[in-house]
Amino acid sequence: MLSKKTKYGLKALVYLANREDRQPVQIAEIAEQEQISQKFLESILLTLRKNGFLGSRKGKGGGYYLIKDPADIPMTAVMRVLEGPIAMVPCVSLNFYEACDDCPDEDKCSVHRLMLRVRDSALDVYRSHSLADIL
Amino acid sequence: MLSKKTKYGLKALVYLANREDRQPVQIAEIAEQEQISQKFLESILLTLRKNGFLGSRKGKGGGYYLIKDPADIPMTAVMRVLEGPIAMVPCVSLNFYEACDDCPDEDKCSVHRLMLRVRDSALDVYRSHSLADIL
DNA sequence: GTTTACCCTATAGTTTTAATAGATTTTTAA
DNA sequence: TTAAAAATCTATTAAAACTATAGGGTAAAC
Repeated sequence: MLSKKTKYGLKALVYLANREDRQPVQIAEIAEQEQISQKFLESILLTLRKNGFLGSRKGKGGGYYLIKDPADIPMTAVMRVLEGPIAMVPCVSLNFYEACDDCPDEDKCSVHRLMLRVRDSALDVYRSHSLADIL
Repeated sequence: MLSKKTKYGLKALVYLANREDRQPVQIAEIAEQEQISQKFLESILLTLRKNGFLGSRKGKGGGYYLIKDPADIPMTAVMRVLEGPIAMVPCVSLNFYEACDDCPDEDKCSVHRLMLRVRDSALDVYRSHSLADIL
């Protein structure tokens, strides 16, 4: 299941992308419009900024704004930052790989092989979509 | 992320499917071979039985056994029983649908549309695999 | 000096992952 | 026939991790 963090983060990105002027938008505005707990959104926007998706400005007229063209923001990157691994098991994760304690041979593990396919199919979807594609 | 319940359940099903004689196998044997907490596995096997995948027999020579041909066990059914919804958001779930509190129009929701595609791609994978296919 | 993002901490709630203890049913053997 | 043994079944609950949110203070920009 998608965490609310991811859902909120996606909605915020879409909201900012639809602001074509790229002027800073206050957290409070996004929170209100998208029905999101302001404090929670605050931390989400912060991680989006730290990961290079957003810029911010403090003080009057400040807020968050998209730093890149939505067409240049692949959903794979967004999902990995917000939700974490796209894979459902660490042993099939490209960016967050971890071996299983038990499994002596991944190639012979039924779960591994099945989840590889699931990962690939999800990856196909995310790779073929940029932020611009979902506006 | 896949829960351990699902992972263990899948491994147990595969273990039983590989026993071609379909004779009862004790929980303790599966638990030991697959490195699973026996009591945890006990409850997992129970739900698999209650959902029509397994049969059981008590007493000496008892245990759990597959009740159907592995080729007749679609992974969609297994995943839904063990892991729950295949969709990442309730509003795109076929079997566990729920509307979002916020979202006034699903067709216009970016998250909804994206997650629909993710669900469909995952569904493709699960639908095209039976238990027999992952042995 | 006001407005806004930034940062840290805490906490209630939920889910996951078991551990514990015993009840029930079936088979086997005396 | 009866008792013991073997196994599943049931219920409770506890630890740990994670999720979502709130509070309050700090720092920077205007």
